[in-house]
Amino acid sequence: MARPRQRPAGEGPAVTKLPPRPGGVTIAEVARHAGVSTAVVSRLVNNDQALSIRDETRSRVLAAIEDLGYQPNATARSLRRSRMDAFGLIIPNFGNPVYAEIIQGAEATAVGMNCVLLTGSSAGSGLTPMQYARQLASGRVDGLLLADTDADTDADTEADAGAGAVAGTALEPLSVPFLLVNRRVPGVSRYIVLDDERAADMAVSHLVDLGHTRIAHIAGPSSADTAGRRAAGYRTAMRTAGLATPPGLVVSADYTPAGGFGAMSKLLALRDPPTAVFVANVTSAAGALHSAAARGARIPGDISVITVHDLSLAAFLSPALTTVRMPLTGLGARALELLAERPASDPIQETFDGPMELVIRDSTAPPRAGGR
Amino acid sequence: MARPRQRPAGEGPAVTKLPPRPGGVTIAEVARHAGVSTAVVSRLVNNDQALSIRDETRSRVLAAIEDLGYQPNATARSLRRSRMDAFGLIIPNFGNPVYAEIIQGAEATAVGMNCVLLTGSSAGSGLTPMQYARQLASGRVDGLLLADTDADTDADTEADAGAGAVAGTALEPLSVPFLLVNRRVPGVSRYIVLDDERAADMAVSHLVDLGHTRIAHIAGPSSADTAGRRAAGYRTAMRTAGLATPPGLVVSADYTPAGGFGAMSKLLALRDPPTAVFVANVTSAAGALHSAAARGARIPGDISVITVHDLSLAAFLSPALTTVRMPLTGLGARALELLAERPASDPIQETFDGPMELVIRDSTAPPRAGGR
DNA sequence: CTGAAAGCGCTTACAG
DNA sequence: CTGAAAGCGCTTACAG
Repeated sequence: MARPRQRPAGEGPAVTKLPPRPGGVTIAEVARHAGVSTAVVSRLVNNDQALSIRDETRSRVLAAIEDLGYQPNATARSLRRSRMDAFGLIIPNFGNPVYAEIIQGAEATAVGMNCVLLTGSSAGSGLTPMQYARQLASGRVDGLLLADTDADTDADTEADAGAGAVAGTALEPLSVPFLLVNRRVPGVSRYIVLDDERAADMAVSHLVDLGHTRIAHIAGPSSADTAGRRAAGYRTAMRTAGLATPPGLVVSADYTPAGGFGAMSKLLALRDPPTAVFVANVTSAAGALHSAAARGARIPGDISVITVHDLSLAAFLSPALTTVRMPLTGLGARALELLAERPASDPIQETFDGPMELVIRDSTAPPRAGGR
Repeated sequence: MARPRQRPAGEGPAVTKLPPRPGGVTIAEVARHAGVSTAVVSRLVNNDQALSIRDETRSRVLAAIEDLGYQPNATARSLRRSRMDAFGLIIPNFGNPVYAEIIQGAEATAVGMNCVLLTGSSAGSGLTPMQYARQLASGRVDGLLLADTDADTDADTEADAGAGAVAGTALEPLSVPFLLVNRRVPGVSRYIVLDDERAADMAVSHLVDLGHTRIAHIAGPSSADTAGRRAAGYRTAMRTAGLATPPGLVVSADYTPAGGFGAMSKLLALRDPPTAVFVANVTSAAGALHSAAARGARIPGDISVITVHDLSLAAFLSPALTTVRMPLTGLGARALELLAERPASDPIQETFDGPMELVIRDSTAPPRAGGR
């Protein structure tokens, strides 16, 4: 399969060989059929309130539309109105179910506005997020949701991997309005994120309510914005409960199974290991589970595990994971709404306030009486 | 969030309130800047071989493009050429990782052709697959990949759920070329599928090679095209190995965890249970694992399990599942290629011949010596 | 070798 | 109440 690479600025593909579409019924044909002008047909199709039309004429036009199977040509309409009725969404990778929920929320909202959503992945396309963004921005969409940026790290692994390490990073200018989704980039004032601190607080509070006092945290990578907020939420919840957080109880991982495995191994090797652990991310948690199994630690008998994002994976693991469900679909929906409604010049700095839910499964229980 | 429903034929949304895009630099501005006609700019941008241009002029134009940051307007180009350089892909649902791989394959191929891929999900949009297809077909794309149709059943659960039960089902006519992906619909002669029989054969042969003789099959729903082919592959492989397949050893499920759970329970309750089982689908297999655990049957000690589709889920389960990896990315890529290159009038009935691989993990082993 | 001009299919002031 | 016409930004025969 031939795969021409990114072209130099100002040059296009040598020749494209796609045959032109046959092209369907045009508004002119409908107008002729109904014996009216194209203006009337257009106004009728677009529900123009200013159009007053005799019932008889209206039904003649409607009949012509029906007979010919007329579908307005979206391209022509777009060109005339300078509006695409389409939005773009750039994600790292379609394999991550976290993005699946975000996509669905954005898609439903777009369809509800009679628009269309164009989702592209950097992994799939071989383009950088910004290259992809630029390609879409050149007249294909009215706005761009960025759930991946060139500043992202480890983006393939988790929707939460964000920028932050790269000081002063800014986005190259884009010719359409954009909005960062579930991540922030220094110097960029248009983003929407989830309340990760609250999610962390819910998770830790659940462990506290069960009676745990030695509660560890397997954190995400320091480069990820969400990881920082979840860690902060963990500390706050611990402090509120009057519990200590000795340094050894917080271990950094990288939102991967291998990272979770390593971090859990460290925790279990401590002289006085924790009885519960809040893992920043479900993928890491899967690794943590395997580490526990490998060392013969039973979950939740020896150690309880809780994490963030209630993906179906969580229910499939053994034991099935207790999680905090985040409103990812709502996030996607709200993001598209903001993108469509707010002027491009407005700063948008929103923490999405959707419902979060503690989903209790089999990985959390009270600590064993008497401890170990 | 307002969500106007599907509009009656011939009527559009009452009023749309999106402001028009400001609109970027046009080809006319570039031409003026460089002191040439728009024709020259266009030909240069499109690498027209027929254009002979003095080097001096060329660099003047290139400089103007650079200075002004000119990006050709994709809409205008599309209208003029009656070609969108875009393809659509309809799937049931973004949550299913089987589709994630198909999408990535199609996306990479589209980007390689300087095209764009527009993926829509029925679940996310609230539209039926054909409603969505029709929306995209009206001038937004040059062709449509259908990995979901109105004839699909249980489509949310698995990419393989296909039509077949609904006799005589045909697709409503679409105004652009289309191709069914990983499914067939009676009466429709444009599809691409995987070699499910071969996958089944590989799975069963692995069990035979390990020394199993009582090998069961947890089949998919009879409505799914792929389920039928996998079951056929199972029977063929058994026959080839000279093994019997008493009726009780084949149990139908429905590509869901619950279905897999029930089917496995039936098999384990047999007077003479199998020592190995080929499960038609990874989601069912997850349920089958849970059933075994619930009944105290050890895997692979008491019974080996193998399935199709090497999704990351398979590695996360306990025990990690042995699978047959299917070339889903290749399927998506090939599908887009066929759609783009073949005339709309050609029948396409292809069994994609990509590499399949046996991925051995922890759920298969030789039968215990002496049986049970 | 380069340019003037038509036209893709719509929408929308503007005129009648 | 309805229509004629301009124009969105491109591409491409055609002419010079």
